[in-house]
Amino acid sequence: MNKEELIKQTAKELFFSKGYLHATTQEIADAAGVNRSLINYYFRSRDLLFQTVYREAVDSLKSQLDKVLYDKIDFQAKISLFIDVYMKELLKYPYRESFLITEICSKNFALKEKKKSAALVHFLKEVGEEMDKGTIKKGDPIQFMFNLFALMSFPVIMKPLYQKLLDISQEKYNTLIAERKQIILDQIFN
Amino acid sequence: MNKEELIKQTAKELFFSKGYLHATTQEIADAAGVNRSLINYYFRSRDLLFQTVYREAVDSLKSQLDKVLYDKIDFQAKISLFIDVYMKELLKYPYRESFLITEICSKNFALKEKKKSAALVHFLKEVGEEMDKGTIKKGDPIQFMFNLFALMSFPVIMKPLYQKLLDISQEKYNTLIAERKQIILDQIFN
DNA sequence: TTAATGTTTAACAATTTTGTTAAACAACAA
DNA sequence: TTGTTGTTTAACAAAATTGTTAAACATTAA
Repeated sequence: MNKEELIKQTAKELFFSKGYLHATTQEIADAAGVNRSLINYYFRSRDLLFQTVYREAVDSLKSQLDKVLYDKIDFQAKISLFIDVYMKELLKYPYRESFLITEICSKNFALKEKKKSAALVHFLKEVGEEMDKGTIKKGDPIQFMFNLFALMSFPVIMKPLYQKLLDISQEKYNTLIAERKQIILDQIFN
Repeated sequence: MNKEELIKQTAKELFFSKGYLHATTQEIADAAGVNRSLINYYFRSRDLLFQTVYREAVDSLKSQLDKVLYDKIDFQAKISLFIDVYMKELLKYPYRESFLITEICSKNFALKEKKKSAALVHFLKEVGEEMDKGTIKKGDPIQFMFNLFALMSFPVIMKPLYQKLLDISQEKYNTLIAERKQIILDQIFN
């Protein structure tokens, strides 16, 4: 892998996987095994590296949604597939969304462009139709989407805290996460 | 309010309410309207201020749980009350848990002591009993707890991102959040 | 009043983090 | 070969952030 890509991937590793949102350029360089100046050579500044990582995170998030949510398959199968795809990514990058939130909340971050996800809008429409059909309980499709994402993401994101609060081992927690898919499906389609 | 308390409250405001996890001591001092040296006077170092805020966040989280989860009231009423209490706090401090996670993930943070929550353990036992009674669907009480916290917290935490992805206004989003309680109760007790 | 104690501030010092530069190095074409 | 281009590094410079100090200030007790 070329160094530019290596730096980006390492930054994502630190931010999204390790949840180390305070990483300095030196720490990123060390983790990547490259000279810190290379970060400035390829990205000009720390801030531009962050912006690049941010943009790619949003893009990859959206392209993931695209990949599944446009599929013309049975709704129940689509949800099942979606949970598979999304939770696989969650386990790899549990803190990606947390990074995005932190950056959005950060002062110097002014992203003017619209980042609306067409795939999500399309999915919400489909959810509405399934509610009419009676496949799932009626309600606001957005709330259905909230429920779905919440049930997948939150236990993964909160792992370090819940492990402390409940004194649960790594293995036990991983087992609990692995069981989530079926639990979510039960919740949705009871 | 005395300055020491003011500094702590302001730090919590920045971290927990605004989600501004990168705040410097100068920014905290400015937001509090005090001289930055006061932070060193009262807390010795930036790190100790962070540790203090962290500890108080964990303690207040646990004491909140205590306040509700030990109540000897009907289970359904207890859940209803718990959602009220917890979501009220969530709206005030949406990023408190995110701050905790970020600090736990941060390298220099080695919290050795057990922070296990007796109230949660007690609650899990009660959930198990209610499952036996048939009030709620059978399963692992921890998973029930995961569902409950996820459904409350996640849509609140992800507000900035979901507003972008779905192009939703402040008012609309707030309305959606306000509707959450009933939706969660429906999910749980269908 | 003075003395003692705690609080607050500005100025300074130290440290950490980031950014720049020039030179070394590598690959490759002319 | 030489020259050109892009890559990598160390050394340096600049900026940002944190920590320390001494003096000013306030409050209260003796």
